[in-house]
Amino acid sequence: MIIKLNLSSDIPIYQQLKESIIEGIATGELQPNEELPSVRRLASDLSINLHTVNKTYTQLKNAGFISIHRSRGAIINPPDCYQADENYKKVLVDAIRPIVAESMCRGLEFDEFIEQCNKIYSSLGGKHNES
Amino acid sequence: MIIKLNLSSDIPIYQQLKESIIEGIATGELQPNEELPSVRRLASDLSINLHTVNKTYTQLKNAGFISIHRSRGAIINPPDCYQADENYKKVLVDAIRPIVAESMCRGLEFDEFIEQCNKIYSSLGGKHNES
Amino acid sequence: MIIKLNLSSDIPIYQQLKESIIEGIATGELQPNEELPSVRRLASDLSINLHTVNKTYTQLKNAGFISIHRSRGAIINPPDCYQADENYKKVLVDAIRPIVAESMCRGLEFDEFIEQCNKIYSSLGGKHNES
Amino acid sequence: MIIKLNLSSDIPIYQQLKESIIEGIATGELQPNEELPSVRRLASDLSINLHTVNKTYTQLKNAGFISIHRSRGAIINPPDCYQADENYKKVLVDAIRPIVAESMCRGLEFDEFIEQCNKIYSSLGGKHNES
DNA sequence: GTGGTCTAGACCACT
DNA sequence: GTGGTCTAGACCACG
Repeated sequence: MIIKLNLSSDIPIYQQLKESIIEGIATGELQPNEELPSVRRLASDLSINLHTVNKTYTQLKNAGFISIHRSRGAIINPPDCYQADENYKKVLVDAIRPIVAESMCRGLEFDEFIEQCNKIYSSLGGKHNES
Repeated sequence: MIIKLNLSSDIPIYQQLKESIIEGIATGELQPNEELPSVRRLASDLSINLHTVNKTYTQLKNAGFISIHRSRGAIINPPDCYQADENYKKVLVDAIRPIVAESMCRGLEFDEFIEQCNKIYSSLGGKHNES
Repeated sequence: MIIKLNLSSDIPIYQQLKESIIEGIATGELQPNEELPSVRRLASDLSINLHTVNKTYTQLKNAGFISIHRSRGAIINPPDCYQADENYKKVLVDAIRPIVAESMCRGLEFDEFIEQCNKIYSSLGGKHNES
Repeated sequence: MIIKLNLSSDIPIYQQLKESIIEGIATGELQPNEELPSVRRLASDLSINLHTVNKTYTQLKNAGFISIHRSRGAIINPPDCYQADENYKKVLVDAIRPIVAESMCRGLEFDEFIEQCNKIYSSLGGKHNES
């Protein structure tokens, strides 16, 4: 799996990395039960510090996406470990709200907004409108 | 206009404030040509630091949402100053992408995702499905 | 508040510190809305590294015990932020179970076990049996 | 005897195993003079590393719970080898103290705490309230 | 001045 | 070899 980081972005590296891995799970590129590279290995591959990778893995663990086994490294959890619940929906809405607000403000039609979401969804391999 | 800030949130105050004002423009609560409170006034009302409000106003100015006049203070710009352009769409997609990815990961149906967006859109007063 | 750390214990420093602070909340020595020392200050006072304190604070934040305000530092949350719920009870039982098992194994009477708990409870200022 | 290990738990495997065996002694499922499986056998049955089982057995031996004979393997000791003494009580209190503190903090009534302990005690087969 | 992030290097526990 | 912990020092964002 190819991971691209923007070291000069204002988004922290550990978060970019977290998003990359979540995206990998979403696309199916990372399958449940699959092993992630060790923190040292990934850090070395990405030319970043091992602690930064460690922070990413710890947060993914806390969010339920992966398990960390001692001396086996990190493993993708099965989907039922991180199924959307009511709490997640709240978090989701809080995250989307300001984005929707700004797009309204800027005169973007709602249909166009949805269209953009749809493109992202498809590009991630969603089966939604392939029928 | 009522502005709610969460001082213990991870989201910087200046950004929460920015989002509140953008939301105000989206809902029409803040109209073009309307004056915003002075930096000092708003800072005082919200019990936050003056620099924080200043930062918000500066960013809103840079984004085209407001103009800052020496005498009249901050004024909401007319909508054509901040119409969505191609560049904004890219920014938008970058912002939504990780959110969509996570919701897919968590097994949220795309229709449900759209439904959530729709609710937000409506709650902000969007005319989309009032027909 | 006096905090004692055992640097040669096998219990990590950040956890000892976490337990000390929780104990402080339990005894009432740390009151809701009270400020904790800054990470740098506390680290310096305890002669430990600032990142170690930081880890403690972050975990206390995630557990709901404190809020971290930017540039105000850490503040004890009101009790309703960390009231025992069903999930906590499960964690609690998992934590106590092996301890109870060992004490049974060693022939400690259950009444004596309770007596020990009671002493701890009282020493922490519990109002349970002061009537 | 059925032993369940959680390989993705934060608790080291050797400790989970140790707790399982102690629990077995507590419930009477493992009787004094009974033989434990050989290190290799148990490691194989549980699909874990041989060194891990070895560490468990060594610690159990040091705690007085078992004896390790060259020929017969590991044997459960008679109860008088590991009767609670004053030193154990100190260890016990140190272990329970932070747990009690957190439960107080979270507003759990002491009676409820005892209730939980009681349930555990009963589930392990304690004779305490069977009269 | 506050916490957040990143880097770097060391030692240890676990398997 | 793996992750976990601790130390150290640096820079930045926030208010």
